[in-house]
Amino acid sequence: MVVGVLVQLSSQSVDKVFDYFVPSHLISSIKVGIRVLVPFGKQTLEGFVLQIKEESERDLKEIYSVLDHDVILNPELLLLGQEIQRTTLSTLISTYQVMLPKALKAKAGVVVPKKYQTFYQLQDKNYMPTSSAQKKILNLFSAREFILRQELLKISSSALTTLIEKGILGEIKQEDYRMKYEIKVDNKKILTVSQKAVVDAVLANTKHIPFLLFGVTGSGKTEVYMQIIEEVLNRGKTAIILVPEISLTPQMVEQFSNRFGNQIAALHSALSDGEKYDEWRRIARGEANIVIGARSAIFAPLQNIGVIIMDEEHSDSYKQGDKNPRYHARDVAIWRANYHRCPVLLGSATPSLESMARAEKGVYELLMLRDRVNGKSLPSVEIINMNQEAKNNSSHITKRLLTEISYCVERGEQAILFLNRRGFSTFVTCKNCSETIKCPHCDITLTYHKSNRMLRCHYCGYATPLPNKCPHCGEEALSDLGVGTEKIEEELHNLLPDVKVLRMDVDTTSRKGAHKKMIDAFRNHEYDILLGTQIVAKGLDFSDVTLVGVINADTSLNIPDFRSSENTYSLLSQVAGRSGRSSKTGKVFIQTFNPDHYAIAFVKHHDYLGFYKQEMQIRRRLGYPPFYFLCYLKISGKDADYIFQEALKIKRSLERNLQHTKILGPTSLAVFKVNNIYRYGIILKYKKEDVLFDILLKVQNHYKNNHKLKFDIDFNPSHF
DNA sequence: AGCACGCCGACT
DNA sequence: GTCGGCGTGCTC
Repeated sequence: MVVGVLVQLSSQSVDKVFDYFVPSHLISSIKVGIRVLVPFGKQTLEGFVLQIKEESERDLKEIYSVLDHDVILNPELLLLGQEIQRTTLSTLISTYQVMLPKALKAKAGVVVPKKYQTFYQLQDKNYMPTSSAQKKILNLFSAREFILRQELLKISSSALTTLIEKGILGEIKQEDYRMKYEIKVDNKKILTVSQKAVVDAVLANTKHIPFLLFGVTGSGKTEVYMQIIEEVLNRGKTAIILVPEISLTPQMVEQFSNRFGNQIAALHSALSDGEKYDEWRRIARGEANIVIGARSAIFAPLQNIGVIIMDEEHSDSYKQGDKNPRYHARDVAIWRANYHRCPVLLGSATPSLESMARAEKGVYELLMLRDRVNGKSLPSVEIINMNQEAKNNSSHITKRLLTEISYCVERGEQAILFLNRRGFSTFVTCKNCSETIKCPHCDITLTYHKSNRMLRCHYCGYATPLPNKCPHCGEEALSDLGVGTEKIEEELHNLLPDVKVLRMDVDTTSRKGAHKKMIDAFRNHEYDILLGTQIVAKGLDFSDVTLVGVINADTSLNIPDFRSSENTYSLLSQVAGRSGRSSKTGKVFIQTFNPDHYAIAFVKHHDYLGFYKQEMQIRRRLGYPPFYFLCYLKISGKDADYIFQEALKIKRSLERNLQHTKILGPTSLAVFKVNNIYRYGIILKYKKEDVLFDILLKVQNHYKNNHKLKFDIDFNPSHF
């Protein structure tokens, strides 16, 4: 017997199938999709069995051993890996590695020792107990098949020993999955008419195309998800639900756990490698029917999937951009749904422009939830113009916002204050007119490079020295922006000494369980104000919060990225949605230096569609997605001159071979030098370019054995 | 990724 | 004359 093995080395040059003989004593253990240990040159490597053949003409080495009893990569995942390789031009091995928990990857070190627990199972159902203790023990088995040893010991250890010796009870060593999801009292909610319509449409899935659920904040999307999943389980199928960052949405996991208990498997980043592996095993064995997790949970080895749900579908965390394979979980979701012939539901209060455009074209089916479940209208939004305020007030909190906060607290209600940290002080603003300096070619905010006091465009490479005065108004005070939560907390303390502020950010929530504790404390009114960054923007649901204040709406607007308006609109809408979620009406205050910017103005009226239309016009005019595709090429290495010369060669070669593509760059990255590695980027813009993949494959192939240069390809990058 | 092989410069 | 730099190519 001969097997084709893909070795676990993430290098372009060995990303192919190598053949090995299987020694006769291992033949019975070989299956496609398991891992084996093989000799490879002088090294010993782990690899995946991809093929089984009868024989080979070549003289082959033998595999050393078989590492798995059960299949690790099932036929679906094997096929999916090939698809991802084809569409992202990454190595095949990287696609398989991204699907698996770390504990199954080579070089993860020793596989985490696992805890076992001993269970017993009734072997002889006709046995008549000879003592009352035995009877008690056997009675337990009428309700359940497996009983934990400790439980039986409590009744009588001697009776247990007798039953085991007689062969009445059989021992089962079972992996201890730390049964931590308990079904709690869960009040399943009655759906509104529009929620019911969404559930029915998804379950019917008549058109077999992805659904885009556009539902305002507070419209009860989670309940819709849960009832769809409930019905999918009734039909004997399984479900995946993806959330952007599971640590930011602990309430979602809690709700699922309360309703579905041990049927769920949660894959969070807070789990240890061993715990992640446990969860993965439960899924693979069919012991969990619902998988909830972030991006990579889309690869959960579930069988018979009945629905795939992607919450907050606009989130850029669904795109892996930093390493191969640079895949988008949305594409994988659609592929898997197609494979299982099941519906995909993409949900958001602020859908990505790409998705809404697809819905408009009929590529996705649009479903809407226009109203909040509490029957209240969305909170009123007031824009506070910081330009007028800043002159006579050095504080970061305007008088207007301060007054409203104190009213709110006096009424015994609570407030959330949001500090926007995205794009922290990499751009330059005028203190007088608050304009940022933009690239004359790209309409993108220039990035400030402290080292040489230059302003540089990420996209086209345009560079200019930092001007002495503002090009718009002539003012000489140009500054970078930036405040931290500590500073705001201090200001609040000085201005409102009696008000209790809970600061929540990466520093204060890093300890395990700290996050949940803080949320509980705030819910119990131990604090009046919750102050934080991204972490307070999403998913939180507090019934007594009636005020949301955004300290600085502008920072995310000034990020040098064509998506900065979209991200800002989305972020502000999300934050605003934290207010007035129960019976009390909510208010939102947004402090900004750009009160007239459309991304902010449309938030005021909760007008997503208005924002969408305007942003689409801009994207069309500037040639950005969804009108054009982008592809980002990264060329990196230690020798800056060499890297740049090669980057130029690549550009020229692309220019010769691509007829319908705009090529920008090469330009040095914002962080040009990292660990002494220099990096250049080339951006491709195209609508249709049939030869693109072939040409890029040729470039990739040309450099695959080059140890001085790394060539990375990122299709549809989420940012540069 | 490692490792060997091979071709050049600069030393006990 | 050898030692060692790293560029190139291979691993079933």
